[in-house]
Amino acid sequence: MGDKFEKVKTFYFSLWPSLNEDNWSAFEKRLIVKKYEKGNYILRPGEVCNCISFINYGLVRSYYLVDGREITTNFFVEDSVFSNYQSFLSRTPSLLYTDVLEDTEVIDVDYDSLQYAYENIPDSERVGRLVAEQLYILLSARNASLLMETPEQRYIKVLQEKPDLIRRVPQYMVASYLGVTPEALSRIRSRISKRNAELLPDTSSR
Amino acid sequence: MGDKFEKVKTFYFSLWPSLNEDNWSAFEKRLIVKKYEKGNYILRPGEVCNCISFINYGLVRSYYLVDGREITTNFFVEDSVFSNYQSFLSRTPSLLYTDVLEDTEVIDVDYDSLQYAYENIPDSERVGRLVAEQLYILLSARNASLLMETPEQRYIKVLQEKPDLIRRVPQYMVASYLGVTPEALSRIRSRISKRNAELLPDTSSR
DNA sequence: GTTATTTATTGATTCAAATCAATGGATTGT
DNA sequence: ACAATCCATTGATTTGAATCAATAAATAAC
Repeated sequence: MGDKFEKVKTFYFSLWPSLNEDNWSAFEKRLIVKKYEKGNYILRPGEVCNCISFINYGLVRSYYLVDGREITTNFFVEDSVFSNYQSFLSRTPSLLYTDVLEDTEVIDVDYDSLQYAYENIPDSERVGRLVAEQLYILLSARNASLLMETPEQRYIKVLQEKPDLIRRVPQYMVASYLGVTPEALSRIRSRISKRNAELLPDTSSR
Repeated sequence: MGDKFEKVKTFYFSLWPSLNEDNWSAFEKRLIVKKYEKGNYILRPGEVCNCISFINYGLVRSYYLVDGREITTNFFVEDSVFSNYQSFLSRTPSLLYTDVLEDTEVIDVDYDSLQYAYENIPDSERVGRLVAEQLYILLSARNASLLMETPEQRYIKVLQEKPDLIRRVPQYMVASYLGVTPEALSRIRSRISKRNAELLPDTSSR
């Protein structure tokens, strides 16, 4: 049977290739495997996020709830890291929900374990910094996208960069990720396919 | 005359009180003092941001330019740190302008110096991590505000939390920071003062 | 396989904010 | 002090997206 820590180890080593094997072993001892079933919540507003999770398999989502309206901030799929990092770092209550869209297995490192690692395991400070930096870059790109691009541009980008996500996630959630209503996304889609139909030669009559 | 590194030293020590004096001295040697005059640009789109700057005094702003329209992402005042951190970290071209709103003096640490510090100065990894984490928390809060709050709510918050900023920055820049046109901010302001007038007892006739 | 429920599409209407336009105030430069 | 430029306010109009509403399609439950 497969080692559950294999993928998370690969992930951390990709961040810093010269990471020492012994230090990794010390760190790995503190990791926790968790499973979640579709439809459940990993985190709710008011709770303090207590871990950083690497996803072995599955799909989760983070969203705000404003006036009964969901605003999706992110989808997280297998082989990526997720957390309510803001809550985790600041030790303050989350504003986000995190819900489980597909049965999911994660490898968690909790806050105390991470602080322990920072104090006692050489290299861990660097990995911690690199993770923080990577998460910053991701958030920043998302932010730029929300400020500079139209919902339609964002949708096309998701189509190109994460085509699997479109298939795995209901459209109304994608809409809330793009910052529009489900109706608006439906109209964006029909606009795009109409445009594509006009550009293509007519295949039906010949 | 005052030590120009005094404030930046205080800042870093506030992040990590047990920072070692010798290590600080080693780090301080690589810092650079720079001055900018109002109206100039520190960074333009296409350039790679090469430093993290602590502001001794002054005021700068970062903004996107989309279809000839400015979208202000942040104002930075004295005693805070600024950078196009996304560009700095990823070594990719900036999408942002950074312009100088008041004569400004900064203490810069450039990219190579920082990498040198990470390799050679103990403690610096931790400070680097803490800076990354702080910047993440700030960006995350800004993000949440843009997604969850109305422009009016954001304006009231700026009024309360950074009243000096309102005085130092032209209103159309504040508008672009709130995500509305100058006309819309003007109307928000008149709406607020009208509400306040109704709540207050009539002071004119008695 | 049928029913029930959820999700997606399409159209009509409403609404909030952007745009356009004009004026008045404030700031800057000489 | 004056002109010139920039900035803020206010009103009228336009516009794009949200809302409301109804139907169709897809998915899940039995």
